[in-house]
Amino acid sequence: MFRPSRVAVPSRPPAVRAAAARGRLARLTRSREDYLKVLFELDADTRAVAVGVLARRLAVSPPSATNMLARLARERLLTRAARGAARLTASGRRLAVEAVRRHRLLETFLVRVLGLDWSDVHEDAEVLEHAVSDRVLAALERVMGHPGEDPHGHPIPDRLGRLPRRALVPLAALGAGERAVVRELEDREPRRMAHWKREGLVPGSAVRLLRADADGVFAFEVGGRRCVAGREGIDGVLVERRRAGGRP
Amino acid sequence: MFRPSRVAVPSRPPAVRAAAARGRLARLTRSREDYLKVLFELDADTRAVAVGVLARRLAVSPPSATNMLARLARERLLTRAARGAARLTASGRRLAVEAVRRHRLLETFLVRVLGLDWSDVHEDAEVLEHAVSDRVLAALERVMGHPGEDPHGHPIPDRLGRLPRRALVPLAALGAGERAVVRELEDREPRRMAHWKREGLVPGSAVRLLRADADGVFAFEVGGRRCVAGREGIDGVLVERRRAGGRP
DNA sequence: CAGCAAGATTAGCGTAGTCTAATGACCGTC
DNA sequence: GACGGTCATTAGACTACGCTAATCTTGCTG
Repeated sequence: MFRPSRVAVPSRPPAVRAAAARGRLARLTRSREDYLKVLFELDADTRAVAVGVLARRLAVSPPSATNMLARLARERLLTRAARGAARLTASGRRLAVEAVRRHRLLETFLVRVLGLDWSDVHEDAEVLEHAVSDRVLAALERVMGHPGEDPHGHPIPDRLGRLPRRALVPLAALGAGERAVVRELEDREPRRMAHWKREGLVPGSAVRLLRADADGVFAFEVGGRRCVAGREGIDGVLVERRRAGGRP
Repeated sequence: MFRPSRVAVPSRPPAVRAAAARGRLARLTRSREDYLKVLFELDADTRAVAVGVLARRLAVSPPSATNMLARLARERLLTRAARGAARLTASGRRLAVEAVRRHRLLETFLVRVLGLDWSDVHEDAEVLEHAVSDRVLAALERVMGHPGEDPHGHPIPDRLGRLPRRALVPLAALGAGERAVVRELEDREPRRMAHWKREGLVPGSAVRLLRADADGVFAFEVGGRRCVAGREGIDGVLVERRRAGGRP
């Protein structure tokens, strides 16, 4: 016999439950937010993302990803395409952009206000982004003067989820001799970031690709200094192309 | 047959697991921290606290509290006394004080740096305290110049867990005509706090108890103004006694 | 000292999220 | 057109919490 007395009560910490009941912090669980955010970063709003790709990125087993994708699909935050691949719906994208916004504002805060190192704030922001309320986020944004970019050059979406579209390409996609300006750096690996920082590969600096070997070794010039790196080493550096020196 | 291949893996979000694996954020789960913190606030390091008291304070059912207390006892963070009452061990107290420290530093930050309202920061701090790493906490403390008290007058433990001992009494414990200075205000109820603020009942202000009825109605003077309140209304206001005007 | 009421615990579930092992589905290749 | 490998999913467990209902313990009170 079915007993409706045994009510389904979500198992969240009392403080969180209390806050949610009062209307504040009515947000997704942290795992859901993580999945959506990563999907957005993998452009799942424009093309379907495979289960395995998502699982690897989230450091989660494929069955876990399948499981969570099924839930998110049930909640209409994404749709499943061929081979289980996921594509964000409009509301999924909206929530994902909110998560990205929180993450980038927090990274900016950690660097600009708390003075933490540029190359090592991702992880702290990753945890904090699930804990800041809208009120705290608004206050953070206010004290920083509504920044438009995070410390790694990523644009920060506004409160309506609007995000400037930029025409950026990977550094490795430049042709030999081509000039460009560094705009965004992938921020998940502190060691690589610290390396980039030492080489002067930071948002705003001018680069010129000198040579691209077939075996994936790249030589380039940044701030007058010559650097060499493998494809792995510069993966995640996005640049804005510069017109080849002057008009013809 | 027992299969050791099926390892017990704690179910925490990947970001948290990753951080913990790297040595950072090697902290208790948020529920554990909440229990310890509340136990500390209820003086469970000096006297045993009953299960029901704890459960009510945490807004949790008695069985849930029993359950968690059993775990914490297994982990040597507390011991059980008669009738299931809990008493913190040295390591339990240490962790509790760390949690209190984080909470109070965050409240101070929310008020002093982010400019949020004094009477309504408890809840945000409650959530954030589980998300700040030691690194972020140290940075927060640094930018604020190592504050000694939170906005409600509670002393902030230092990094070694040291906490100044103060001889404070509840406002309601004063005798008629006795003078005192407000030192600490219980911060869990925003509405009551806002009320106190309007009445000028803030840390540092001078009070004088005028009359204490047997039925629990108190009349007192604060900053020259006369106020009347029930026992409930001033529960949680701790004051420091003042020598009765001049020497005899 | 018997009985009752309060308070603590046991028993049994529920949800969120994770995992491994085994199985199923697709796709390109020969 | 069968076949092998890659990828996804199902099956089954496990942890961390939370809850209700029922039971056990205790201490007080008449």
